[in-house]
Amino acid sequence: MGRHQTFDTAEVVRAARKVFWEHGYEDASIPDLEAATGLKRSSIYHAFDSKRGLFDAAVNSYLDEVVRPRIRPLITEPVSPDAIVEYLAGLRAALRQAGSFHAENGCLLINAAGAPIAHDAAVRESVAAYRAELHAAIRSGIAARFPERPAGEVDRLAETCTALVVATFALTRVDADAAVGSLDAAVRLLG
Amino acid sequence: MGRHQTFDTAEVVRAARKVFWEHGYEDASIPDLEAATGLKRSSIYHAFDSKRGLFDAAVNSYLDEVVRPRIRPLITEPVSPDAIVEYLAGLRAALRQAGSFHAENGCLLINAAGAPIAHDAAVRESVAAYRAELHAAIRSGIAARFPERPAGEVDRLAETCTALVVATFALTRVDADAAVGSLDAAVRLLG
DNA sequence: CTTTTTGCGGAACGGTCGTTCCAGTATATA
DNA sequence: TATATACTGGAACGACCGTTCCGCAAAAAG
Repeated sequence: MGRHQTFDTAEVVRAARKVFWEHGYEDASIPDLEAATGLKRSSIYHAFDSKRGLFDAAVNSYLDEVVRPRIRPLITEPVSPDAIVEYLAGLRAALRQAGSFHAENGCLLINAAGAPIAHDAAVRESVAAYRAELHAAIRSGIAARFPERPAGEVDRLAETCTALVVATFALTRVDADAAVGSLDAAVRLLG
Repeated sequence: MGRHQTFDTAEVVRAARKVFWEHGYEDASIPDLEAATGLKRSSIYHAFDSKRGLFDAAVNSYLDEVVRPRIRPLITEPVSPDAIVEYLAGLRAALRQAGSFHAENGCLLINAAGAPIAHDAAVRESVAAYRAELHAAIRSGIAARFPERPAGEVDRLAETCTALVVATFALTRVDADAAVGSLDAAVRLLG
């Protein structure tokens, strides 16, 4: 009974994600999203209820396809002692090539933290949860690198390292050199 | 010849600054700015040309009246060895009281870094210049605290500390505890 | 092949945005 | 006091926003 959806949801969300990532929630217009997804307004609203619904889907897609694959080596046992520095090196490489998408747009969620959409409590919680997930992964990676150090010191190192990564993302758009500098500071910390 | 301005420019900019700080550039509407400043649209446009002109004035006001007074003890000779930790403690106190303006809204310029307005090159440069000014002040404060350490080490410490402060600002809105955590990491670094 | 269900396309909606324009008015100068 | 100046108030502008609605088309089920 009835026809089936002709588009691939994951792919559409991926396209929308790119728009939100590049322009932020508020500057990503429906026409922009139509053009990127190849869908018409009515199809978007039918599938996602609202612009906000599509954004939420994009955030989940971002976590699943961008964030978690990157931090997976930090939390899946056995964690290599080099996993944390490799993670940072990977991030650095992505940011270093000027003009690349990552270098131009930083992190979807950290960008959202300072944007108007952050006045929405649910979005604030998403960003906080993202930071917590990142923090846990970094702590895991640091614990694997320094197995002999006491938990308290690992905690403090992880707190600092996470903050440095956050600063990196916060600065990518406005000052690429400073952003990489923060990342290098993190690498130095764990060298 | 001709009447004079009946309002105090600095005071109007201060009121507008608060609106931009709280809502960000794009969510600060002209009606909002009218209500906050007590001016009508025509007066605003006459005095500042555009919403963007008022924003630029607000940014300068923010630098002159908020940022620079805070970092002044870090750069005016003789710099106390405690100046840097006092700076961080002052920041911490401002962020710690929940509900306060600083705690709710973080930093005007770091917020702008992730917002749509950051696609404007001039704004990006403003934020980068702000970070550079902050960085120079922090380095000066660290140099005063550790006069015996080599310049290279002071540089690295300053880079890390600045990034931690940036992370603090980036997180204030979404995760107050994590923001304070970043600040504490900085204090620990210089303890 | 008919029926039923559902996705799709396109036009239209009300609302808000930043900006402009035009009188009217207050005041410093002559 | 007369005149010139420029600030102020209020209405109006076109553009764009996110959202809704409705008729059509497509395809699975009977």
